[in-house]
Amino acid sequence: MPSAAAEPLTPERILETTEEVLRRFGPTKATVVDVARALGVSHGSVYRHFPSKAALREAVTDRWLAKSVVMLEGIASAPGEAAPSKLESWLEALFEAKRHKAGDDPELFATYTVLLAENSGVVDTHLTELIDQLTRIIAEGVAAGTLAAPDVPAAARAVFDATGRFHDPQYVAEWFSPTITTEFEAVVALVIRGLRA
Amino acid sequence: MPSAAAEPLTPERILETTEEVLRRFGPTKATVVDVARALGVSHGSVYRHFPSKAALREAVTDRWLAKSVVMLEGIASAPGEAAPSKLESWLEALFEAKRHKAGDDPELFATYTVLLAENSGVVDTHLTELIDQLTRIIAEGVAAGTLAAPDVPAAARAVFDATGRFHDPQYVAEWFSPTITTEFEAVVALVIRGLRA
DNA sequence: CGGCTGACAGATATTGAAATCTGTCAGCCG
DNA sequence: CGGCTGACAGATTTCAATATCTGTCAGCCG
Repeated sequence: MPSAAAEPLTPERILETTEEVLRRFGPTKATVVDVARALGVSHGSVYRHFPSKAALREAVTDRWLAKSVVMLEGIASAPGEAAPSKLESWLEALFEAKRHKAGDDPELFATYTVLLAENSGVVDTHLTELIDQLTRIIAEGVAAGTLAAPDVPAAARAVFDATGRFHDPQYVAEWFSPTITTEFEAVVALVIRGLRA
Repeated sequence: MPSAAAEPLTPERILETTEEVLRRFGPTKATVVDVARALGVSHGSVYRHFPSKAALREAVTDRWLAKSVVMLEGIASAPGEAAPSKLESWLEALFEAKRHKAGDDPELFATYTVLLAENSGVVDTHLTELIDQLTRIIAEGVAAGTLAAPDVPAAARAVFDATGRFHDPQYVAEWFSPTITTEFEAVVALVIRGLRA
């Protein structure tokens, strides 16, 4: 057994190491035993902090998704930008973030795509958070008289659904087509026009 | 060998039998040998009409997709319906057709979903045909002054992309959620509002 | 005492040998 | 003669034996 590190074994440290192991071995080969080995502990110790491999992977997934939510929250709650323009910025930031992640490290992105498919509950929560941000932006626009929507949450959901091709990881392959930007802009323009007062 | 049928071996007959074999065995188990056996010929004879298994499966896929195109063409080219309403009818028919196919025989639908993933070229052609129909509907509306779009083909493409969740087979699982109809209507309303003159 | 270990049972994944399939073609049969 | 057959080589799939992994827990060690 490798010389024990003095650091205590915390959920946080396990999560970091799990990310690292997933990055190195991919979603199918990464095992709890690998994580334990990388931490220099027995795999039984990992089970002291997470009840199952599934729970561990779920926690990693949640952590990863949380980063985008925070970034987008910055745009959603920034004062001073009018709602229509803010809506466009938000959608562009969402697409740009996804595309960047996928382009920078395709293998890691593929790994997380697998994790996402495994953890539909976590994904649902995440999507709800994003749609909440959209709801707030649209509500702002309705209050200011620049946007119109009979049912604001439904409109937010519709905007999210309509732009799915540009944020749903199932479409990664299309995000690097030469025409994708034009297509994205056309959908965003259509959607914003549909929402204008 | 089974008693030879008098009927000549035609590409058409091979295609029908291939569909039948795919229906019975599914996309992973169906083999060229199975098709030949069902036809009462040797598998070498099948290769006389189709150069490869891939070409055979591609032809079956093409045939299947062609059916929807014909049905939707009926709506697209029907006279007497104003463009905004026709656009809505067309999108509803597309969604309804897909949902029906998927609900009636989920296994067969899953089989064709695999075939679709294998034959992206055929799918691309099919999508182009559908977007052409949309282009014609929108052009009609622009000519009549009921719709507005600076670039009609781009708008057609945007409408198709925006409604992807309701026709892309990757989303089958969601087509039977209790809220899907509401969500579909919200997206269609948003899109049509975005196109109105 | 309390966190950690490591052996264990059952579940899952890997491996390599055997079976089947794809695609070709020389020759048969009507 | 011309469409069809069936044997064949190489590629792919299947299957069962083997190895590894997951999750538990009695007991060790600091």
